[in-house]
Amino acid sequence: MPELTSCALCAPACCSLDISGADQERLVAMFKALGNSIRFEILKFLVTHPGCITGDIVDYLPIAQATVSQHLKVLREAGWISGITEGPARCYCLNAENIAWFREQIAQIMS
Amino acid sequence: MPELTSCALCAPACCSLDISGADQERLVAMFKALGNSIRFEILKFLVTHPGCITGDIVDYLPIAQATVSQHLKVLREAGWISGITEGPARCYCLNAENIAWFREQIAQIMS
DNA sequence: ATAATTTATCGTAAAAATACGATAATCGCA
DNA sequence: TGCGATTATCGTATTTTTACGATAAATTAT
Repeated sequence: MPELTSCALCAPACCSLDISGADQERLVAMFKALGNSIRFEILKFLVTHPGCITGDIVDYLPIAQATVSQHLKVLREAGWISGITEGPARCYCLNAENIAWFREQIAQIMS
Repeated sequence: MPELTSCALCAPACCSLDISGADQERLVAMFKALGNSIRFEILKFLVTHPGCITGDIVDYLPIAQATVSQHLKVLREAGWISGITEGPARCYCLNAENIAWFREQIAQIMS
């Protein structure tokens, strides 16, 4: 890495944001998953309605069941939520462990 | 809102994630901006190279200058970074204020 | 003014995300 | 077994994102 220009107004480097490889991909996937209004709305709903089933979310949102199912899959695969099968339905709640991990990672940026 | 099903395995509601309207859009835009590998890499680079100019980032990444410029615009508009004009070049650094705001918002989720 | 340097924007092609209806799959219960 | 309830998946149309080359815009130095 060659020497870089630097302007006087920027604070010097404070930290390193030490992440790469699979962890970085995982973090980017978490960012991507919540970078969508519908999915953010679903997460918000789950915060106040832990344990609700897919149908509840379908009723709450103005979009088709198939679309909700897709969005839930994205949130699940990104690690924001967990789905527990309860009979024919699926009960959702936040994935506390992964959310804590996310918070730890971004705490590295400028903190 | 009708009564909802709830499974025994989910923890009860702990918080409200109290955000909506313009703030929510702003937060989603921040998530979206970092939900891309290239942009995340740019942010990572800026953490350790505060004050570098666009050209430094172009040299560092394996993509075209026009594409880097677009990505920087997304990060700027989302509030992750600030660009200060220095002659013909543009010097970039993290936007500490907005990053702190982001951290505060996600602290509401399950904490 | 002209030229050199640096970045932004335009136009566009390709890839990915989003949304939907239709249908399949899964589970509990009669 | 067969039915109702619930969710997942498939195929597809539309929109959005991403990437590039070409070119314009802005700034400094000559």
